[in-house]
Amino acid sequence: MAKQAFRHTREEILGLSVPLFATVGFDGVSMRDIAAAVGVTPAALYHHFSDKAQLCLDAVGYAFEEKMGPLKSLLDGEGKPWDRLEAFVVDLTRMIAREKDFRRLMQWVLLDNDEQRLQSLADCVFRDLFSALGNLAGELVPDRDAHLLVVSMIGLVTYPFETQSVRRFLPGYQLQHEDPEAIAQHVVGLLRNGLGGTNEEKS
Amino acid sequence: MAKQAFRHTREEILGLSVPLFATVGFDGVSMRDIAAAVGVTPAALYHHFSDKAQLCLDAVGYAFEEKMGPLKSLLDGEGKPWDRLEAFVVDLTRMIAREKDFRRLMQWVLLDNDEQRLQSLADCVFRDLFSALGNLAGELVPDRDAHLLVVSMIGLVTYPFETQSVRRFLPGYQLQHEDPEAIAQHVVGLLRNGLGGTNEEKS
DNA sequence: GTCTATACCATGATAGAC
DNA sequence: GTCTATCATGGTATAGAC
Repeated sequence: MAKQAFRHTREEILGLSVPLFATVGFDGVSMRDIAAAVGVTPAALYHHFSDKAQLCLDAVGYAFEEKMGPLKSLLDGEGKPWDRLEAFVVDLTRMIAREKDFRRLMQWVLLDNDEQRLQSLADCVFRDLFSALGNLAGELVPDRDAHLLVVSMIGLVTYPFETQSVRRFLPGYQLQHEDPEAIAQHVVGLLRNGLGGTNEEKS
Repeated sequence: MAKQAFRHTREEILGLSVPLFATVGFDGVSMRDIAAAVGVTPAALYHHFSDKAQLCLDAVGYAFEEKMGPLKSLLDGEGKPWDRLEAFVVDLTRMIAREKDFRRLMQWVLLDNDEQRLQSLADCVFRDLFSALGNLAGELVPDRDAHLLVVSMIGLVTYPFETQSVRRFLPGYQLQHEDPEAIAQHVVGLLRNGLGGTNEEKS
């Protein structure tokens, strides 16, 4: 079956491209690099993708679909708002810690300058999760800005990992600062009570 | 005076390189681009810098020195810990909002893979500010992890700007979400009381 | 301190055989 | 669907005159 073989090779290319784009970025990867990783010649890549930009875009979409999908369901579920928030924070933290390539890919995306690409990524990839988290924030604290709250939540989880490469050399760094469980607990504590309180149960 | 002319041209090159590296990154900028921006030929650049990597490194250091310097003094000053924290958050937010090139340069740096460069940046650039902020966090809440607290503070301020390019297309976005004063106030509120409280004075 | 000129190499992409 | 062969372009960097 020609179609099967096509799909197989195409997805194989995407899967092998993701770590390359994640580590050195779009300009850091050459079509030759990708071809070598897949085990074909550069010319073969152009049978599956019109050009390098399209290949990269598809690779980003592929990675997002794969990693972000499972997280959506957590937010719409049953249970008390605080419990759902905590469960989400824990799961997001674990995912970000596990999928290092995915996280770096997100960092590269945020540095992109192309308006159209950013718009389509916002629509196709981020919108659903962002909305769901915004609704949860609205339930928890109706009197505050849901948009800013969502940014703060995701930032609190993501930023420790984004800055890990430099923080390793900064004072007070310990191994537990890479531990997703410790980070999630820290974030939940901060969201519950700010700097003042401890991490006790609350309503 | 030859030395004067030298210093002038060298710093002129650095100052003009910063926005280029900030917008398209190391691999996105060519020596031809930089030369064109400065108004010289590529060959002239090699009189001031040994190679492209060194030019970029010096440009990053130049930008950091220029923007981060003024912030350090805020933290060691007099006054109640909470007041100093609030003043720092407000000033950091304003600076990040103002110096877009600097912020993007920081994002590129975090994606670097070179251990040595990261180490030297940590030592020469981030260490002082990070330590001072850690001390302040230790004063405020002695029973919690100062390192993680510092990361959370800087992340809460920085992340809204890092994600702005995509957030523009996400639900609930308003113009005030780019306003440094609004962001600073939001961050301070979150640090004081978490999600639950309002932004009232506290000790 | 900057220029002209150039060496040398890596890149993205294509044509056409198989 | 993949290969070989190839092209045009643009990249870093250097040599040597001024």
